[in-house]
Amino acid sequence: MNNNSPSGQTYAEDTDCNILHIDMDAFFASVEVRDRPELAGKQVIVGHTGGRGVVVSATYPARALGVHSAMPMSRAIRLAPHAVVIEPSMHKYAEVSKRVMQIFESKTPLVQPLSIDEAFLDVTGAIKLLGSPIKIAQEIRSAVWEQEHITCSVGIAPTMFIAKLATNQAKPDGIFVVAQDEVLEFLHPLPIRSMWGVGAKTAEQLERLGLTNVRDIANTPVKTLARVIGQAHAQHLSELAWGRDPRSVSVEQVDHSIGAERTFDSDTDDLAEIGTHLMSLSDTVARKLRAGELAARTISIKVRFADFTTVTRSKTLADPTDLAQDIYRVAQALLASMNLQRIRVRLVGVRAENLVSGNDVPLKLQFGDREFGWPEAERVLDKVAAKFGKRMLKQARLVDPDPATLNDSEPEARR
DNA sequence: CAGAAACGGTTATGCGAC
DNA sequence: TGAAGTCGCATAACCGTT
Repeated sequence: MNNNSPSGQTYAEDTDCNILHIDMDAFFASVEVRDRPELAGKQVIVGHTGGRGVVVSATYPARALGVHSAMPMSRAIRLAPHAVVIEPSMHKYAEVSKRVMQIFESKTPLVQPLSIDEAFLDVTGAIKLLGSPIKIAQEIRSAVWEQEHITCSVGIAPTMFIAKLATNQAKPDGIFVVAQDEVLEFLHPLPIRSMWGVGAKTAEQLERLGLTNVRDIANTPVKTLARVIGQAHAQHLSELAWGRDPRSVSVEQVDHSIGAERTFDSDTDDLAEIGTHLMSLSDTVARKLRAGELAARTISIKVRFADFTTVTRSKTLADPTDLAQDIYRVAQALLASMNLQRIRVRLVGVRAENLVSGNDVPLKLQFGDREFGWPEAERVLDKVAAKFGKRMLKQARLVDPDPATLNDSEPEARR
């Protein structure tokens, strides 16, 4: 399937396979192992310990014991009692990610990051200059290894969806090519769960129709699919099942929402405590908005109860805002509108939606406003935070009055 | 003028991905 | 049997306007 001719000249089908999907292998765990070489080959689990966290990443030796991402840490540790457990350092992973993406961009400008550890590349235009997609992929893998000492895998195919699936076959530390004329024989035997957009719920619906693999979806009329999963979803899945993928690699990435949420160490029904979290989350969201020069017209909150049911409430404002004050006010009002009474809550979140470019935000100075109000105050705070670290600055309400807890000097230590 | 229908915005919910 | 944190997309109900 994936050969170069001995001369280095590429087979014809290469020209049909110009989409690369690149995925770091066990990304967070690999970065940690890189930084602590004595862990090489060991079971390593990255995730929040201390109660209610989940596995964020695990090395292959840990996975061999059944550990996988999103698994409760408690269970993971039971499965792998000898594993080394490491707290995530998102900042570090983001740095590594940025450098890896730069490697991609040194090959082609058509890079579409999909998450912190994967990206699609369209190398159509780069082939003349750099050689076949396989060659480009190998060079990227070499560069990532040499610069960052982590491995990645590459799927190469005619479309994004197939390239993404191909990466699964490539893992770990490999390349897998699916040529145009191999797409259906590659795709059709796969289980329906491997399709984009088919999770637990959709899979259950499809199984009720007796469908188990992608071929079954392809051979089912769209109308039949639509009855159980809706028209749009059905149409989309049917196309994908025939290897047709209308999407193309697009560089521009616009945020549609920005949020922050928090699971409590233990469930609470204390509205004041929940309110304090809302304020802290509002502040986080406002900072992110301003960092991206964005403002939001819609604020939503999310509340997850002890039994794991989740509700959201949202409100759209007359004017977009990027201020914690505004966000918090709305969030608090939304919370109040839910009339929670002695209901155990395990998580709250604040989210900014309907984002507009910060330049479009109308300046709202009304009669009686002082020249310098909250907007200026928060922007000054941004600058101070940039200089001294954001843990140095909080709303007065968020300052813990107990001096014994003021000693955590490391900015990122506690989360 | 009453009512139908189309329409766009809002809100809530659900699902899915990493 | 314990379930994070962030995000995008789809749908449906409802609402006010046209």
